[in-house]
Amino acid sequence: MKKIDILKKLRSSKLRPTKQRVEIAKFLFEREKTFHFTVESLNKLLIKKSTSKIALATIYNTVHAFKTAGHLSEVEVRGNKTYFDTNVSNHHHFYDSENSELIDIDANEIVIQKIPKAPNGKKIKNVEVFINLKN
Amino acid sequence: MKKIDILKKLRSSKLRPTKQRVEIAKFLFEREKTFHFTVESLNKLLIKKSTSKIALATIYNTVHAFKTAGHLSEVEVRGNKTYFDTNVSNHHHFYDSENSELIDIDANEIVIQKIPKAPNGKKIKNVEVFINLKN
DNA sequence: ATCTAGTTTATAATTATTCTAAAGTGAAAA
DNA sequence: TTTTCACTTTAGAATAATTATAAACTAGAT
Ligand SMILES: [Mn+2]
Ligand SMILES: [Mn+2]
Ligand SMILES: [Zn+2]
Ligand SMILES: [Zn+2]
Repeated sequence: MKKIDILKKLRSSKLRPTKQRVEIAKFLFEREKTFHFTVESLNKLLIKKSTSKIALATIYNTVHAFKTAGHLSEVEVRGNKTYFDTNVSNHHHFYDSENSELIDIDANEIVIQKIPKAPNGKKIKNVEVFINLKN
Repeated sequence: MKKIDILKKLRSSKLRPTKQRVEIAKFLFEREKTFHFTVESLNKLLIKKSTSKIALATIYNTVHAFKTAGHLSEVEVRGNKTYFDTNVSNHHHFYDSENSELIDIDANEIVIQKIPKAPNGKKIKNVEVFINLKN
């Protein structure tokens, strides 16, 4: 991901490209593979990686702005913390509870043959599949 | 569900059948349909229903003991609170985010045709499908 | 009836998250 | 350029869910 794209992501999230925000955005989006993280884990990684300290509140704010703008998705996994995902396409997950790890499953890797119709007056927004793993 | 079954559930959860625990257990298990709840919602309902006051800590303890014993399951839904489910069979859910409501989907209502194989050294424990609803 | 391990409860502690308000900063206007 | 000011960052406070603590209470065995 090029610098210009980082700036585009920030602008489309209604965020001015400040030093802290650019650092967070580069850390999140300048990578090949999907990145699943909690705010806590992201904070720890940024402390190691980055030279300047970034306040936790700034990380919360920035991550939420990216989520609202559609640049991050939220994944619901067991536990008390909120997980985010740099993969915002429609996809599914393996969940390895041994080490609290999410692994992406591409949408076309799962085919559902039969599905119930939505209840009275409701429509189906999307279907999420979780495959829980064991050793 | 008969009283004897309530006592059996308590005993199998390694819980002595105290007044409070019997009240919680009867409220949870003496019903026809699945009951999805948070500790907070359960507490409110018990305050209305029950004569004696039950401490929140007792509700947490009892619900967790039931979960550990397999009499309740935990359902992961968006949000910060933990949901429990009196349906402990393998099943799926509609999730209506408008009113934070879970609706059961029987396991045989969903047929998955294609599924990826578990990663390196892991096995599939179970598959959970969430169908998110909109209006 | 007495005893004792298990239980309840109020309250404190912890954890994740959000709020607040004061100090800082950058880009546009003068 | 200097000024200006809306936007930011940040430390710390506030809130919310959950868990821990420890003293008072009880079920069930003796
Ligand atoms: Mn969660
Ligand atoms: Mn949840
Ligand atoms: Zn993902
Ligand atoms: Zn259910």
